[in-house]
Parts: sequence; structure tokens; C-alpha cells
Amino acid sequence: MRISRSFGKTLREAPAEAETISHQLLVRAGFIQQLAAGLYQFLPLGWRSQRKIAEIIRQEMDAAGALEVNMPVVQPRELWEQSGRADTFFPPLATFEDRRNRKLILAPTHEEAVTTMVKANISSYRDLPVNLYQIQTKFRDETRPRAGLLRTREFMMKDAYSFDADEEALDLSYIAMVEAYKKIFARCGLDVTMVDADSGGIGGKDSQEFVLLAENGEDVVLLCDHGDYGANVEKAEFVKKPNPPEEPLEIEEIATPGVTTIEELAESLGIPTNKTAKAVFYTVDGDVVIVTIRGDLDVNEAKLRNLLGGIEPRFSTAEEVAKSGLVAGSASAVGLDHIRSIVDDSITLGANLVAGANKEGYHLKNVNFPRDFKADIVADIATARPGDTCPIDGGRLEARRGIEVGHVFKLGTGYSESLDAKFLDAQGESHPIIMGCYGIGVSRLLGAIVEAYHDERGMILPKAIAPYAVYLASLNVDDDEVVSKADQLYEDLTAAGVEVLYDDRDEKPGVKFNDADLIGLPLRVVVSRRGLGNGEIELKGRTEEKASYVAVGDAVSAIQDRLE
RNA sequence: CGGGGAGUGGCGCAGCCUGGUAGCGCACCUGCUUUGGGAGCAGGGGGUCAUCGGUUCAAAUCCGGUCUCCCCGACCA
Repeated sequence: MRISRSFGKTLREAPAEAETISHQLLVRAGFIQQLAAGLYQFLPLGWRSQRKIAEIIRQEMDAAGALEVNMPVVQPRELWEQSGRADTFFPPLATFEDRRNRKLILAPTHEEAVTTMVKANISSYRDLPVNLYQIQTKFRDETRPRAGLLRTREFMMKDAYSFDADEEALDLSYIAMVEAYKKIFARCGLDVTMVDADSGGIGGKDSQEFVLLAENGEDVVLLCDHGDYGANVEKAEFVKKPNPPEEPLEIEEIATPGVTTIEELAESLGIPTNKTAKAVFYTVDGDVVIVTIRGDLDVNEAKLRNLLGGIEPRFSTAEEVAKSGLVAGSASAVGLDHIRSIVDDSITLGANLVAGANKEGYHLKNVNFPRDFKADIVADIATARPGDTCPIDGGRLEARRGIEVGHVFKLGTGYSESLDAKFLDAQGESHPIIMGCYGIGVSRLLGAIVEAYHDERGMILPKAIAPYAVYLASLNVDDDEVVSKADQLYEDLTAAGVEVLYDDRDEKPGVKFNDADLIGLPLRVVVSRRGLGNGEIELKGRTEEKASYVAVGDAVSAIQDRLE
């Protein structure tokens, strides 16, 4: 493509609203343009890059045995009422009415639609397994779209759904997708980290996330420094350090006027925080629940939610706390038999803790579990932190920020049950189909790539997803020889199947070099009067400091070699 | 939804405090010169100053409402 005939131009300065580096660079390079908050238009360069990503995904999904389909973005709201998600999905479904006053929604995801598609076409175990995918627009009315393509309201997603007859088959489908994802990201030229993930309110036993590590990422992941464990902070497990063993002592009330936090308590008594028990109140389905955890740890709400069967807990309000007879700042589960109690297993790793006395200004020494209070559930509900011990090999966990570019999880039978998608097994018995789902944020991926791969001059695009492979610049367009040689090279490269963005504008060299760096194609090729004087063409990789030179006659093959 | 910031040619900004009919840089058009890291000179085109209302002889500027965008938080495939 000749730049003189293309559409979209580069900007010296980014719009003031673009703060994230990928957002700035994508706008400045003329890849995308904002239409409204969280809504972007793709210009030719950006769309070309997007299509390349989609094509890689398509090839690998096909190779993994998945079949491409297409489902509507506009769907009857009724379908979502059947699955039970019409009112619970967050962010709320974008709903509107058609001319016959039927309620329609813009689909934020496609489990309902695909399950309906499968239901009509699958009736026997002989029809399974099946894996269907699409590359499709989604709409989610996000509370706060941000950071350019990293969190938009309308976005492009590849979503795949597997359907199996039993758990073992689901495991195979899942593994096939994980392997396909690894290939996809590798082919895109990306170093993507796979971590254990929270499966969310949907449930299901396994879930993993594919994260591109980047400073601006929204996700926090914990990685073992030995490289054998990684997990989203919502999911991460760790080895809790036990307190030194002690004989349980008699419980004892002590006055602690004005002390309401764990830090104050530990300081005033001269003890470490792991010798205290922290009580936190959550409201779940309208009831207050008391959660007890060792003072040196924090509650992980995602783990708590999973423990509660997917119900989202929230901090109780001051009124709710007071109404339950709890004393904020001096509370504990001791003596509170009427309130549901959840205990983190860290409480079992020490004796003689200091806990609230449920009386303002007083705490209790030598509190021991289960001697002094009950638990309805004991489980791991603690948040892992950097420096904690890896659950696999005792290594040290380190925190990194990243951008979630893919997510796979085992759904189970939730949708096939609510939407009645069943199959008959060999014995003629009916079962709900077992599902998995597998997403890749296609438009987000472009933003994530730029976020992770850029320098002060512009983007550094991996070859596989760059809109063109070569930035060909002619430097002295008043020189007929330069123009004819550059034109010829452009023709020859194009004929040889090399994708070339040809900067044939009448611009100063500096303008062309700067645009080349900004757009960040892998290889820059320069035809100039000076070079031709030596019978040479100049080649420079985007990340190379110095250019190299090849004879004019060898240019095409040399460029092809460089792109290998 | 809570907190903060901002809306002035395509982009970046000044002007607002102290009202007097809009300016700078980039980009764009014409001409000449220039040509290896965002050229120079000369001439030129383009703005309902987000919007609605109020105050005033007069509003980009003062007052009020509304809308939009960005950031932090909450939330989040």
C-alpha cells in the first residue's frame, strides 16, 4: 500500500484523553479512533492488524478441531431469562425494544445462544464432542471503560464452547484449547503467562487465564520465583506459616480502650499481628456472616464468594453490624452462636490468639479454636501476597501486573440444564451436556501487545500481527532514479508476497523515519540518493540501532531472508 | 455509583481571574527554496468557544442547569 493512497494519518501529539501508552500510540499511529467512551473505530492499519490476529486464532482453532459459527449480537432477552442471567449479569444487559415491543439485548457473551444452537443439533453421545467458536462483537456496558482498547464497551472476542458427554472428555477438550491458546500466542510473537484463575460466579472446577505481563495491566498475578506456579491474586494459594506451638491457656478479658484495629491491638500489647484473630463482617443474602482470619492475613473475597456458592459477599453496613449485636473494633466469633461463622484455616495454625470481646474497649486473650468459638465452615479464604510461600515447591511468590488476554474454564452443566440441552448416553439415559468455554479478547490483544511492546519512539509490532511486514521509504522523491528504484522494489516485493507499506510521500526523511518508528513495522527499508550512489538499499529492523546495506539487485531476497 | 479534572478549528494549547466580538504551535492549501531523524520564507482556508438558560449596552470570559470526555476508587469476560 502506498501511503499517498492510504487513509488515516499519524499525529505528533496524542489526544489529551489518551493516557495509557498503548492508547496514545494506537491513536497517534492512525490505528484506531475513539467514537465515544469505550467505543472505537478501526482505521485501515488497525483493522489489518486486527484481522491478522483473528486469522491466527482461526487457523489454530480449526487445527484444534473447533468449528467456526456465527451468532447474533442482538438476542431476545427472553433467552437470558431462561438461563437466569437476565437480571444478574454484570454489567447490566443493554436492553432495547423492537417495533413490536419485544425486548432485545446486546449480547455480552454467547453461552445462551450457543447452547440453543447445540440443543437443536445434538441428541446422542455419538454427536459429541463438539467445539464451536466465533469471532464476534460483544457489548458490555462497563462501569468504566478505560485505557484505549484494554477495556472497551464494544469489543471483538473469540469465544469457543465445548460440549462433551462426561468429565474425562471435557478434560480433553479443555487441554486441547489450552494447547491451541499456547500456539496462538506464540504465533502472535507474544510471551504470555498461563496462571490459575478464579472461575467466577459460574462455578466449575478448573479455570486458567492467559496474561500478558505489562505495567499498566489491571490484573495482579502471583508467580513463583522458581517458575512452577502462577495464579491470579483472586485464586492464588500459599503456604501459611504456622505460629510456634503453645499450650492453650485460660481465656482472659483485658481492657483495650480506644483500640479498634489489628495494628493498634498488636502494638498496644506488644505482640505480632499473627497472634491476633481478625473478625470481618459480610452481608450475604441479607444475613450478616462473621469471618475470622489470623490478624496478619486479609480476606480474599473471591475465595469467600466461591465458598458461599457463588453469592457475592459485601461488607456489612454499620447498621447491619449494630443490628446483629456486633461491636465493630472489638468483635469476634466467641459466644456468637446465632451468627453464621466462617473461619480461615490460618486460625488453626496457632494458639492463644487475641480476639475481640464483643464489648467496647475490651479484648480476650488466649482465644483458641475450636475450644472457644464455632465455625460453620473452615477453609482457605486468605489473600496471597508477594513474599508468601509457593504451595508447590516452597519458592517465593512475586506479584506482577498483567493484562488478561485469554481465559478458559470448565463450565459444567449450568447452561445445558437451564436451557435443556441434553443427550442420550449408550444406555439411553438422558444427561445435560457438559460444557467448557474459552475466550480470547481479540481487540484487547492489540492494545495489550502495544502495552507490552513499545519504546519511546513508538510501537514494536511482532511480525505476525503487524499490518505490513515492511516500511519502505523513498527519501528523495525529486530524484527520478530514487522514485523508479523504490517503485520497482515495491512492485517486486509485492509480487514476491511481501506486504509493504510504501512511504512514497514528498516528505522530509525525518518525517518518514519518525512515522516508521511510530507505526513499528518489523523492517524498515530505505531507498535514497545516497544509498543508490553506492548501489545499495538500506535495511533496519525496528529494534536495531544500526542499519545494514545490501546491493540493489539483492534487495528482495535479502528482505525475504530478514523476515524469516 | 462515590471522588477529582477537563470541554476554545483535525491534534496540542493560550485567552477566562479583571466582560469589549478569538489567538499560538502542529496539520491543511498555493508559490519559491530545501531534502538522511518531525525544514525555511511568503501568502491563504478553516472555530455555533460542548449545550441550554440567566445577568449585562456587550459573554469564550460572570451565574445556574444539562450533556460529554478523562483519571482514581468501587466493580469487572
